[in-house]
Amino acid sequence: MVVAVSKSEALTFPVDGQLLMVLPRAGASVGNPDMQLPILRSDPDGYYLEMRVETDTSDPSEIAVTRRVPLEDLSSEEWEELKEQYTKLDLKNCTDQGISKGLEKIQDRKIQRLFMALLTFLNPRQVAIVLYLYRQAAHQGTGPAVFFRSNDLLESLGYTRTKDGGFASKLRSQLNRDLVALHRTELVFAQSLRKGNNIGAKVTIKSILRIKDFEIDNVPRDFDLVKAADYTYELADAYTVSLEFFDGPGRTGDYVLFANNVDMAQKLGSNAKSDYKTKLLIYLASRMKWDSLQEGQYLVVSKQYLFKNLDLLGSNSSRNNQIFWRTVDELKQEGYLLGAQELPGKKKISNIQFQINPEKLRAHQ
DNA sequence: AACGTTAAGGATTAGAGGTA
DNA sequence: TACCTCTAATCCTTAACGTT
Repeated sequence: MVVAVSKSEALTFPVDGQLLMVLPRAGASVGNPDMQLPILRSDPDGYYLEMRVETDTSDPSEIAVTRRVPLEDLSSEEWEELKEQYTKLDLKNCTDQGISKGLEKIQDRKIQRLFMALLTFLNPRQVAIVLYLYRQAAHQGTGPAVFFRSNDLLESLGYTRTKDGGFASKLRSQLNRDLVALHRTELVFAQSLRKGNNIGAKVTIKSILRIKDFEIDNVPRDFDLVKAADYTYELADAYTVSLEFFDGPGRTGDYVLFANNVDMAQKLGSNAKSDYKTKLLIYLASRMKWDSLQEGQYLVVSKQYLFKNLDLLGSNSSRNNQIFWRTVDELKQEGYLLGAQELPGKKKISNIQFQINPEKLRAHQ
């Protein structure tokens, strides 16, 4: 057996450190107690639909992040219409009966999709897409620019092909909506992420990615990226995107290495939000940028923050525990974790100590 | 209080079929 | 051929209930 020293390097790909630091907060769900109501805002710059995740001051990693969609080229009639439809958004129904129930009174497809995109932003399926793009970036070696074919991405997400070799229009449509959401949703946060920096000194506004170009195979169709996301079920056959958060070896070195064989497959019949494995993996990677590992491999995180970031917010603690430890087992089986145990804490505040496998997940800087 | 069972319903996907 | 709709199947969560 030939074992090169750099073997593990070749089996991993880097994901930007700053992105990972904000990712769990930027993707907080509607059930998260820090999540504020979505608001419509009219600024001198223009119109925005936005949602703010308020800071939780008891831990430095629980930063405030606003996600917002700039609404371009709105006429004043369209603005009034949007405000009218906004009053029909039933957020309580969203949390109690599901997001589609809370949105069912909104008739206009574009406005319904707009709210849906905001409320479910950065769910585990979109996170899987982001991981795929960073892996492609490492593979292609062309910096932040990534080219990919839509069907290759759908294949990696684990969807099955139809008889004629394509993918169902619903899946194709969902992918274009996800890509456009990652493109046009801006993240706004204070850039006090690096330890030791001035607090709140600088505000960063960035999208996760920007779509630079797309391709249509064979017969040129009349494809409009935004119209497809807002109204139809279309998807371009290939895209070129630019990753707006991008760092890696050869740059400043602020990144986390993920195993190339990271599982991005979506499970049949499973709701994207119940993909706890992806949520825990990303949260651990995020905490590896916030905290440094003890003895090079141990990470200690309070159970309270783990549960909040996994969206285990129900009152049934027995069930929450069951799901948490089941998820830990899944990450153990895939080799990301070498171990995990509950540390007895003071006054019911318990911590979980994770032993991270550096072959599969490793932070730099 | 912790745990298992059950039923109802939401979210998602597979597959078939319709339309232009 | 690409786009779109509909239905059935699948998996998950919640809530109610009973047992330990």
